[in-house]
Amino acid sequence: MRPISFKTETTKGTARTGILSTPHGDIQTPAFVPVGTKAGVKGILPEQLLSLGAQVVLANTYHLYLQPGESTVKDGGGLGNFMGWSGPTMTDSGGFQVFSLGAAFGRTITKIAKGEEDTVTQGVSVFDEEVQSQHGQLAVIDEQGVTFTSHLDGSLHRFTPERSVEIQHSLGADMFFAFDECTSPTEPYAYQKEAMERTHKWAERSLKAHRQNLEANRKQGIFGIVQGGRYEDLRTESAKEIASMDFDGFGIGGSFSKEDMMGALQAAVQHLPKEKPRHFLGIGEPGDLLLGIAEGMDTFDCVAATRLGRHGTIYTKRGPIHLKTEKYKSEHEPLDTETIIPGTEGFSRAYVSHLLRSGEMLGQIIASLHNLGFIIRLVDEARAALHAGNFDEYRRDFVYTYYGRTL
RNA sequence: GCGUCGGUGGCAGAGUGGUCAAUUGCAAUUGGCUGUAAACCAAUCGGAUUUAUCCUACGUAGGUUCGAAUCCUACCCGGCGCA
Repeated sequence: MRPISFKTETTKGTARTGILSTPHGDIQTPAFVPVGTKAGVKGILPEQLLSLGAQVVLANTYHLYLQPGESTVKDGGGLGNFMGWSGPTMTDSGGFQVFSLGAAFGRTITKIAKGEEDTVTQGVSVFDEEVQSQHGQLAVIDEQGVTFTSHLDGSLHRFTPERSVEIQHSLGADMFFAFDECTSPTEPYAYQKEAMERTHKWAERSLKAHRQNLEANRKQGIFGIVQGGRYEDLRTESAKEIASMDFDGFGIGGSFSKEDMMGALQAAVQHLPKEKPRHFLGIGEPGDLLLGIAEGMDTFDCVAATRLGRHGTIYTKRGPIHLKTEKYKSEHEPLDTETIIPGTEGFSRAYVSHLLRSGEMLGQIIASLHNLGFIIRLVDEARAALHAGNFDEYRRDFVYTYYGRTL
């Protein structure tokens, strides 16, 4: 008996609802997963997560390995216990940091490409200070793994698939991801292919490392990650390859341009087994969440809600607004008239704008709370609409009101 | 009253004859943020503009100089000291 199981409830085309069962409880899917990178969702208490409707939280291997160290988390009773969250948990493998500390280091690129693109220096196999300064990166990739310079103190570290899995065993989340390489969307086809093949080898090694640990196998499920950048043929190939391995669930990771997201998603999802959960890594934006749900994804994690909130932008049914902007200094109306989030009742735009402008952390907390609540509710409503059989209308109406455009 | 130090763009505070419309920080204005090196980052920040330039500006008024925020004189204002 595996610790992770998934049962489909309703389907509508490729979209579906289901129940993802974990040792720490069931997750109604589709579900949004708040990100608590360092074992804490920035600005939000576990009890608040609960009141917002969060069902599961995701933390990060790279960060917790560096600080406080995985043994501290393990000694603290594992990720959930350590952070005071009794529900299900996930950890990311550190594969995203291969990108964010590698190709993206010191640049303005993100995992979602838009507009003009430049070609980025590829990873190199030898690591030393000279290489680092030459390439301006904190992470350098080779076939066996990734060598990192800690962003905290400059010390040198190395992740291999086996090491990532070992750390994730110590962290003890219910679900964790195989070590992968998240590529930059600006990489050309040849590099996307090369990285994808490397990710496949790492997936196999991650899976093997996990299955060898019988105790961890009883408690934790491992998800394999599909890569392939924006290219549909690579996405198809990657999905087939990863699906052929005995993972407990799947993640779709990596990069694409906004326009290619749907194609990449479709190319991958159709080759993933229906009876296993699918996680869309690092997504997302309201419209992208609804797209992912429509294409059959079950869970999503994204830092945008809390980061945008901290930086002063809040979601509203009629699109995002930046509260630090002059006009909101005097708007004495609710954050979003159409979406009142538990814990933020009674706070006006003008009030939160003032808190944000004056550097009061309460402003960031309220905005984060609102955004997280907004996104969780969005996914919850989408789930309800799937159950009710009117998801297409729900999506269409939301997109029309939020973006002012049709699908 | 005498002496002394000082008055610079919204604020703080550099500059002490040309490379100064004036370093820097804060504030302000506007962008950005999708598996969090992110309570962060970027641009703008005297006026006009054909963005080359032109005008107005470093307490006020004069002066020296080819050229002054920078030197000189007077005045106004402020800190400190002595009366």
